[in-house]
Amino acid sequence: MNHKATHKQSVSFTECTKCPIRNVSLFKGVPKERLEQTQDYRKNQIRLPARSRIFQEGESHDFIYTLYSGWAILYKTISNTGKRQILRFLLPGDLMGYQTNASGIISHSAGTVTESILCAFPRNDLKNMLIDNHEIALRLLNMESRDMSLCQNHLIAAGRKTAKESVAFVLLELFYRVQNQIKNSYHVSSQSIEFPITQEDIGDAVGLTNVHVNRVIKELMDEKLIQCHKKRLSILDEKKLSELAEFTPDMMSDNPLI
Amino acid sequence: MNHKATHKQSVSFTECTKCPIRNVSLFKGVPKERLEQTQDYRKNQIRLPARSRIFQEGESHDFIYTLYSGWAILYKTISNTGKRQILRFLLPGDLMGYQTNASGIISHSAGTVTESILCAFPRNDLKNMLIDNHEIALRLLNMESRDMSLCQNHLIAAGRKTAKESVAFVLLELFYRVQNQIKNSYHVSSQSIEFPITQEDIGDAVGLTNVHVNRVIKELMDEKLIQCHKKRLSILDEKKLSELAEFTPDMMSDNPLI
DNA sequence: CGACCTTTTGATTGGCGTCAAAATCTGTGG
DNA sequence: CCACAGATTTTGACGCCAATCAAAAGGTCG
Repeated sequence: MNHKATHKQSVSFTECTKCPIRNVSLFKGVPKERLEQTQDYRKNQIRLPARSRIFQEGESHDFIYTLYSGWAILYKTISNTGKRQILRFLLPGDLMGYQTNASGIISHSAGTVTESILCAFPRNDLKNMLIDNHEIALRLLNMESRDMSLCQNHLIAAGRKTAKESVAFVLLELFYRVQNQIKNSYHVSSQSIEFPITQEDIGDAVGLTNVHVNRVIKELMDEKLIQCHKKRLSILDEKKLSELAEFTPDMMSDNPLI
Repeated sequence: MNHKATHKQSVSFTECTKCPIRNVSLFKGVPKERLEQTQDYRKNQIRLPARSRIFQEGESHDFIYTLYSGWAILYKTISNTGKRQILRFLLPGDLMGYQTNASGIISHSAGTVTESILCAFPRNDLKNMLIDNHEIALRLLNMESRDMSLCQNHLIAAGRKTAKESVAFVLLELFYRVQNQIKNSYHVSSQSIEFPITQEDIGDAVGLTNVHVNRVIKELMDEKLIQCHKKRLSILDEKKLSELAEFTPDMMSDNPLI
């Protein structure tokens, strides 16, 4: 719970080879001509090792980031007790760092889970993009709406679900999101996925201790609902698990206002 | 916890006197000329008694609503157990119902707390407004960002705070939001506010039972941090209470991306 | 190989839930 | 304006889910 993971290094910029910007969700659906024009907005690519800090609550960053590869988390630390609450899991294509308070301060921290590649955009450039480029504002609205849905589901888990239901939900959420990405990229699907987050991460997402998460995962494995070992996760009985967790795939879909 | 409040009636439309649309947050900061043009978008005004249903999860509504007066809540029911999780408290100016999944289904319910007046907009008109009216898309982005912050703070409360800290947080959140509205409208402030939500509502927002919320509120009153009686709330020691809850006012501020 | 995570297991504790009933409040109809 | 029903608050007794504490076992990476 006391988040002891060493943040091995902070963000450092390296001028980069071209970031395949068209794969980033924010720009999905934007006509090619407009995209060429916005390519200029891309500035930096960053490669970070696993478990390193991206930004920290209280800072006022001039950049926002899209995760290009790897897993990352947004989280906040309760200063009284040192406990950590994970706000969101980030997978490739996800955006972070745009949410600030009135004075430009970011209220949460971000860190990598695995080795990751980020694309950094100057915050001001995003502002200009939003004004110049109508499609991007609408796209960002949809992304925020999807993220809101993720946050609400974690709130429901932490607030009104049992430990078992909550853990099952997080496993399904991440399994499904990863499967979606694999399907979109490689047009294949598999019953098992790379699963680099720790049991402590799972607990910090839904308000449980690593110890209790462990016991619950053991239960789920004993009941042959999942298989989870050595950073690899399989869902053995998707139907039963989904019922237990009250999970449906459409919770993870984009929620298009437009 | 089993939400027994009777939903006395569902939405019914009445053609209305002009809704003072310029006070609705979504349209704050939009130039007057553009506003005249968008006045046409307003279609219906609805008056609902206390504790009535606005819309229900699973429905696909053709309308979105802004709360013009009164208090309301967004919530979701866990079907296994009948438990309720409140996702957000709504005060005048707040928007609801725009968040759907890919097939247009709303994933949460909404209900009034007090007698309320809503303004209904056809969802399609909102879509057109967002395309025609750049300022509104940006404004909606900021509103979503504020709502995300509220949701994250409730997640932190439910996940990683004690009952006392969580209840203190909700009281401060609502006190501060109401105070802000009073200040903006009447340019006065008061140490006490109308507080129409029940202790069960508070519990359902941060994952506690009404019984335990009651005990915690008693504690907070015994310690002279708050006064809470007959639907009226005073904060007696804002400093101590804020420290306990780890609450800061900027959590409630708009989080402008632009 | 050695240091440090991470997972696993056991024993014990405690915060909050559950159950139940009384007291108080609120709105509604006679 | 009172009476009554239903909602909400309050209080007490008791139980349990998950936290805490502790330590061993297994993984991982330099």
